[in-house]
Amino acid sequence: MSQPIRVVIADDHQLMLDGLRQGLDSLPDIHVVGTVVDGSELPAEVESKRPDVLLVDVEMPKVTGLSAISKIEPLPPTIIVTMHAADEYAATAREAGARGFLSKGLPLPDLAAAIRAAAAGHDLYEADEAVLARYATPTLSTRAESITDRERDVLRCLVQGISSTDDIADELYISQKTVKNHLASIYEKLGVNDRAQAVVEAMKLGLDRDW
Amino acid sequence: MSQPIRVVIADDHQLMLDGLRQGLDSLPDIHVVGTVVDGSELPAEVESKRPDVLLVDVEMPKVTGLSAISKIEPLPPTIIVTMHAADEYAATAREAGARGFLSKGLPLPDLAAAIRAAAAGHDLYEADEAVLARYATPTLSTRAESITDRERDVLRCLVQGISSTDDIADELYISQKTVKNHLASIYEKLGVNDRAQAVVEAMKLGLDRDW
DNA sequence: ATTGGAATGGGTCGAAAGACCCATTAAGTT
DNA sequence: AACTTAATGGGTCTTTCGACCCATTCCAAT
Repeated sequence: MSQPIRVVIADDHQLMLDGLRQGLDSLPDIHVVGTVVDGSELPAEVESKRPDVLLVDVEMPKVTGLSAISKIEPLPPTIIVTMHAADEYAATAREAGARGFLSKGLPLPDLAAAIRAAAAGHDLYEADEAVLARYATPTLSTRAESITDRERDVLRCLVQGISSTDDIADELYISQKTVKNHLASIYEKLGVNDRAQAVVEAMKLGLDRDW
Repeated sequence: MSQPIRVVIADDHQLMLDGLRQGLDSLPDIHVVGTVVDGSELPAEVESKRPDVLLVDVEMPKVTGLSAISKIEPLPPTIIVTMHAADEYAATAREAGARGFLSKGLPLPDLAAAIRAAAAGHDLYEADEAVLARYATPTLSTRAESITDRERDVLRCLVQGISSTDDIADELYISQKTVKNHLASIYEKLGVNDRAQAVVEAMKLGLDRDW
């Protein structure tokens, strides 16, 4: 993965929009580039923001989700979300060009997995559990993946405000020298050159959320 | 403000729950301590988590929001949210003990303001625009409030990965000396002693979200 | 068995950071 | 007119950091 997945969301409830934006933006590999509260604004938003994936609520006043996406050409990979568990629109949505049809009863990580799968070209109507499971974890940058356990310990100290070599050494029961060695490896893997930047990168990549 | 406002949310849609949690938790003065997808679990959750404010969706299968809160004693300040703009349950909700009745069409900052007002003891049924406006901005810690504009510029550089004195000086068109002076003030105000800790504090206090 | 990586540790050295003192200017406030 | 504060800048000094070289031990995979 190199660039985050660009997502546009359409939902008539601003609260849902704001919440989803926060939730998805907090993931390192997904970026919400635009939101609309009205289906009629969707085509223009897609035109200007050029998202990789579209997230659309079926239940919208005036212009429904389905009629909104039918007006978009070309249609990016699109996931329809609904409040009702089993919805009669599932088949219709597929005909309208949707790649997936999900309930709002799902937890956020599942939605994120669906977005990743859709961005990768999958049709969620055909995808099974195993396929989705492959997209369950955020695709971190390759460099960040290679951070070792001990390096992660050092990084965690930094994020918790334990920033001096001395304090980290005390915290982890190792010598100051070892701390510096780990830090040097971390800098190289994250592409930074000091502690302050390492903290920023760690938070951006979400390395602190697993602790 | 000292302690963040503790909030418990009840909504039958997991996606809404996860989204709201992310959105509200990202504010420095609000902390979501628990969520339930089923109204029947709400009394137990309130009992164990002891929230300052309760956020409840009216539309919930089986146990509705209103019947759920009627079973809670003592009832914390409670805000009812609904999907329908003008809802017939508004009056009933008030009788059930709710302090406010809001539409999901509202943006997240408005909800946050309502939560702060409710936590402060206000009855949102009686509160007018002016009252809510007072609660619009997150209540930051006193130390962080005294951060000046220019110090904030320096802090922003740090959070954006511009961490060396040289680079910050170039970015802000000031001398390295001035950068060091600003940093020293920042350290004192945030109670830290280096750049890495300053980044952590800035993000914790949400100072980066306004940029 | 040997290779490779992770984790631990050492040493050196120059550059950077942070702590302390200070002054000047401009813009508000009282 | 006197005062405060923000923003700019200077100087000095000690500590720390980061870059570069290295070795040892252990474990797991080949």
